Amino acid sequence: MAAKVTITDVARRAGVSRQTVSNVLNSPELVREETRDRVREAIETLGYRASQAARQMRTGRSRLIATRIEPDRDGINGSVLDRFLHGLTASAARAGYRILLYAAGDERAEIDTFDELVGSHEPDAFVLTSTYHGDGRPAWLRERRLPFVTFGRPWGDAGDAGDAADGDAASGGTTADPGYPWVDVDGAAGTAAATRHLLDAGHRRIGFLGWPRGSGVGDDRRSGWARTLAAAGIDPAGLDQATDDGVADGEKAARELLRAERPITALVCASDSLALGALHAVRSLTASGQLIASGRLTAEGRLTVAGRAGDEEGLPVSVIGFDDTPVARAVGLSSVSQPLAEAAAGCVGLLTRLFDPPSPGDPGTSAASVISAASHTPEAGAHLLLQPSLVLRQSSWPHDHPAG
Amino acid sequence: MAAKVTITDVARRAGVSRQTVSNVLNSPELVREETRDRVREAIETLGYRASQAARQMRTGRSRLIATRIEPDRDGINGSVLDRFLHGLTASAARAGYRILLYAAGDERAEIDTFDELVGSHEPDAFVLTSTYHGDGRPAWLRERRLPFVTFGRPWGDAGDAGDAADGDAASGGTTADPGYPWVDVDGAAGTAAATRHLLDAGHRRIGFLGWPRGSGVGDDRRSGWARTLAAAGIDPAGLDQATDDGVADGEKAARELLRAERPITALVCASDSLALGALHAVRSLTASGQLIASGRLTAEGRLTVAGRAGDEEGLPVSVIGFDDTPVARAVGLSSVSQPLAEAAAGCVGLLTRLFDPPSPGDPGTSAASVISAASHTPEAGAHLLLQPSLVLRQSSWPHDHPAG
DNA sequence: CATACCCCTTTGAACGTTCAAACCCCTAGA
DNA sequence: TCTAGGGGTTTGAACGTTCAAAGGGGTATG
Repeated sequence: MAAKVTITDVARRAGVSRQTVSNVLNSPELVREETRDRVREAIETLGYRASQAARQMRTGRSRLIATRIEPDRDGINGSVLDRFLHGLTASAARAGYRILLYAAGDERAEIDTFDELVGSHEPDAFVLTSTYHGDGRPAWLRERRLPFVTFGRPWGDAGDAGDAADGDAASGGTTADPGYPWVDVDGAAGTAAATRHLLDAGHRRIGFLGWPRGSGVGDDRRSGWARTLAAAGIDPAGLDQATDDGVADGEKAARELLRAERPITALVCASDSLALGALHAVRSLTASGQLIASGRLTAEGRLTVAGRAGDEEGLPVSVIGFDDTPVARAVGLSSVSQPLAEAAAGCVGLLTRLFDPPSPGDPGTSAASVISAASHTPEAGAHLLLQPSLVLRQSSWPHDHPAG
Repeated sequence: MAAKVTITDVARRAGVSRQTVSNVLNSPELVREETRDRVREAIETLGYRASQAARQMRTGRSRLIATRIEPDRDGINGSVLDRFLHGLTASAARAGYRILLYAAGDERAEIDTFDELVGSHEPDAFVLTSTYHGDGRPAWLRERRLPFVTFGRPWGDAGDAGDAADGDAASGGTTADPGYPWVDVDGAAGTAAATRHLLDAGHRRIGFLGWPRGSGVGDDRRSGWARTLAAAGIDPAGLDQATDDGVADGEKAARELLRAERPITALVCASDSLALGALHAVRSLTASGQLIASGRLTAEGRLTVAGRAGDEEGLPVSVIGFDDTPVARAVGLSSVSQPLAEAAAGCVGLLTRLFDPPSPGDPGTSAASVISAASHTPEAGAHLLLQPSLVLRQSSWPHDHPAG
């Protein structure tokens, strides 16, 4: 077994001192070019790699970023965070960091884990996912001056300084500087785009299937729909339903909307789970004759159902989900897609910016260029709000296209 | 901020030397009880945690386990590894280890990453997922004496010693000791259970939808189906199809089987993606009148389609998938479920067994008890073959039950 | 000719832990 | 009384790196 190659081995081989080797690695500009090349060659031939442990002892930096892996709740939407995690791992590696995982059931357990990790593995930063209203994690970390970013806006967390007005549903979320960097996807913009698409297709009575008020993410998504309808001169009142996030819940709530006094002809949903339930509801009502089928169910499970019985418009009922999960792809459900890889790159970018002084003359890697678009609020609270995109599939096609 | 608490601080406070504190942590039996209590109290009040970096420097052990996070390929089956990863994180934490993530596109990139990690963060072990035929990773690691487990059997990898006979399809995989520990789920047992269930429901012409020969996992799953049919006196020839793993691929292949000369009435599939495609095929053929519908499509998307037109049996066409992914849950697809949390615990158990001598007098934690069931081949090649379970849903109900 | 300064390089110390060995005190046996 | 041994504790060194400071040689400056 080849014994570990140390910096001293490299130094001896290159005929220089330890420190010079160290400088070649960390501050190459201090070393004469000729020496540098000699050292580099020695590093190469010996296969030297700096020991993280030793480096960490001296510098106090571990090049580790800790984040939580979530259990896959209902399963359908869980894949969103998995994709984010993959992006995070890749982006971090590019910046010279590794991802350290932990699991925690609730906020208390997570904070206990913070405490333990900070003392033992000493990650350089944390990435918090799934921020929520009243989130106590940012405050805990900030009190201890531990660097972190959140993927998810500060929805007025426990340590929030500026208590943004709560009824501000149409604004797209809090804008007050929370004192820490965050990255998020503009959910309202996503539902707005979905709603606009349906309006363009001729729909007027466009419903919204979401979660109970109070969840930041859910309210944000609802607001995009409401604002877009209102802008088109349509009163959104009575066109939405709030329920828990599950396929069965979504189906039940969708039925309500489809059988309401003012029935809907299209539905924007806060998640793919809800949207899948909505598809089932549409299918079921069609089968039982309460909706008129304008065509058959195709191989792809495409919907070609046309409005409620007696409905004068005759448009197919369209459904649009959120998150563009594998399920959506599989069943042909249109959905709002989050740029998760970019979000992950943004998180890493904001973090490295905290570590290394943001020298303005830098060339800028791809991650850095994402970041350069970040809002330049006071450094601590730099943030990034990314735009989602609408992926159209059969569930929102305006006409009965033959299967490709 | 509170400066880091070191072992020396604790020692001073407890009135002992550094080494005694170290002993309390690592070899408490060496320390007199009274002293031990005093030290423990000091640790508690000061909130001391041993620095991993310093410890690693001295002992050479990082308490890190590295594993790869995979991109979510077609997306549907990706969630399996995510669930495994979650279990791994939890089990590792219980054993005092953390998971270090890396991403790698192909085998070459992964081995490069091994090389880099071994030099820098120095993980104590690797967990390899998705083993495949000709896998070069185990050999690389073994040559360097780096501890690892694979989740997935050795399907005759590049460094395999005993070249197990290849046509041994009914045996459930290679049994030769590859010289390293592994954990896997008995896929053949899963498809066998699925097939048996369908036989019990009265089906005779049970098809199999799988992947092209040569993939260890795929062949294993096919073998369970074939062996069970054969045992029931049914010749499996001509009842199976092989295709790539995708919803569209599955649909196409399922159509072939449903319209074959000897048509099938039930289908066991190697994945949920394929099964979903099969469901679409059944639905589509029904809609176009090529299969007789014995009822309507219910809200849950339940299949109540009854055999091919003119078929004398009249049983509903049943479909069973593999992996019990979120999609299966969502669309009511019966599926074979892998015990992923146990598999993860098994991996951690086998690894810690490599590190710490397997003293036979240990009480045994839950992970250890899983491990105690591991086959006691020569230590190096200990392994664990777990049994999956069959989750029944609407897609394989023998009769037309009313929706709950 | 002394001083200053710059560029490049080296030296000694320190990070916090555990290993290996020594030490101290006590009891038992010769 | 001396030696041996054992339980419990301490001491010095080492792991591999980087920081802080010093060193050495050259050229410019007074």
